[in-house]
Amino acid sequence: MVKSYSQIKQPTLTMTQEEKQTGQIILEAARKVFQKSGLGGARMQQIADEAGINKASLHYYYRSKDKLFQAVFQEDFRRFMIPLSGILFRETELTVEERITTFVRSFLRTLIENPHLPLFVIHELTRNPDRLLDMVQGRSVHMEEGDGLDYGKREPNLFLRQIRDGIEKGKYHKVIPEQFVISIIGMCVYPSIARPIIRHWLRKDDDQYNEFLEERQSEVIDYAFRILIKDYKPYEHQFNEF
Amino acid sequence: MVKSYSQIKQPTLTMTQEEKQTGQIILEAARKVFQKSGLGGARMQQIADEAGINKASLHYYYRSKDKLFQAVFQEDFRRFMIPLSGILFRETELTVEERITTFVRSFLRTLIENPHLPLFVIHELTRNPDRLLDMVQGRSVHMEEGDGLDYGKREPNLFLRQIRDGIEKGKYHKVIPEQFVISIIGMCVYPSIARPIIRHWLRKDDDQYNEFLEERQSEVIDYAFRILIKDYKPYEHQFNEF
DNA sequence: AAATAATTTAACCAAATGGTCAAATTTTTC
DNA sequence: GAAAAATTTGACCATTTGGTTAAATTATTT
Repeated sequence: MVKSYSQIKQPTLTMTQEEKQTGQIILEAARKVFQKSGLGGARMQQIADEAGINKASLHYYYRSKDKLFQAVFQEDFRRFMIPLSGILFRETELTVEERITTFVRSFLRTLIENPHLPLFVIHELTRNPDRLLDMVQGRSVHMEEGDGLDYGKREPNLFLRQIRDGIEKGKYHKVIPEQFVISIIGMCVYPSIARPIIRHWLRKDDDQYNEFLEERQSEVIDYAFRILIKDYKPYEHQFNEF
Repeated sequence: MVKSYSQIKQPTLTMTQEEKQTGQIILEAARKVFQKSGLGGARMQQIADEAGINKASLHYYYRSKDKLFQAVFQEDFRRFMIPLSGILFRETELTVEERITTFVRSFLRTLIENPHLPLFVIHELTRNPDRLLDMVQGRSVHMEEGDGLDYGKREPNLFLRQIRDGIEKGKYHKVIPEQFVISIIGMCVYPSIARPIIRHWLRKDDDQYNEFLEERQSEVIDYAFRILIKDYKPYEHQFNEF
């Protein structure tokens, strides 16, 4: 017996092992195509081919192109934001220096391992800023318990407050904390986003460019400390854990 | 008498005053739509509506969507690159400090005045990196004499060499010049590219965000100097010209 | 002002796209 | 192992898309 389309038990809600696999294959294929071509440029047929299945099966697992996109985007958005919310702004006992060191390392690692991530996330977020609200508050069927995004408490944000404290105590230079934070993130993200331009300028191939990004870790940490810390002596962050 | 399509004298090659105007109107409409939706997402009908003309006229002035896109992209690419090639890398008599100060100011100004510029350029360049070659060497019918792009001489690039000299003389900290340059650019570009995310984080409206970018000018210059210069005293760049 | 060239327009067109559906096939249940 | 449920598939559809064309309109030339 064949059920009409709308009566089909939703596979995303009742995945057995095999179903989960197929759903996962589709998701990865979709990620590849969406990251390369964006929501508008991606073709359902292309995703089906990439996944090695029939186009109709895409709609069986994910009702529409947009639903499929949402599933992909939500994961990528979280992956992009985890170092931010998890290290930079979470209310843990970390010092400013530890936050910066750990953040830069883990963020640049994420970017090396996911070269298309930031441009994809930022581009789609710019195209449709409403997604931000969906991401930050909303919890979709594809997210698990505790996956809610969280920049950390706002106002007063602990990290920003730590920086202000250090400035008041004369330990740090007089920076504008928000500008300083954006600068660190920008120093990390930009070379990933502008990869083709910079690669062209420096005449590097893909592997050489990844080395350039590896080398960048300690460089950016140095820069950040030099901007912030008054009596900074280079390389001391290399003796940290991690 | 009506000429067949291919026999029509190409308007882009023989623009009278009125033609130039119409062509310009189309170009501006196309820029708006392309910047908002990208090459794939933009619709010719949407551009025609925006320009207030018939869709067929678009093809009369620019043979195809891709030709129109190229005309738009070429201009935007150049606008994006001018501060880089014109200030940072041009072989003029500027000091490192002057280059940095002037570059950051003019670059951030460009970004404030053209909010969609960098994401548009970088996104389309990532989608189709071959355009880079077209841009750098090629000279299209839409570019005028002397418009050829030029990063400046490569290897040895004067700016990089100036930094290396300063390091050798003990005047500058021991940075990797390429990484340092990318960092300055990243500190400028990132807040423009990630506008929706940062706006959301800082809870700023459009005007407030532009103020944030204005305020950023001296902040980034401070950061750059603090990273580079050993005995840097803040605010001295404010006494420069410009 | 007639002839000619340039521009604008409405009506079309072929191809591509997201999506649907009923039938066929495979897997699970009893 | 038969019945039921879940999955996969090829064929199909309505809409949208970039692009074309011939006729109508406007500018220019002589």
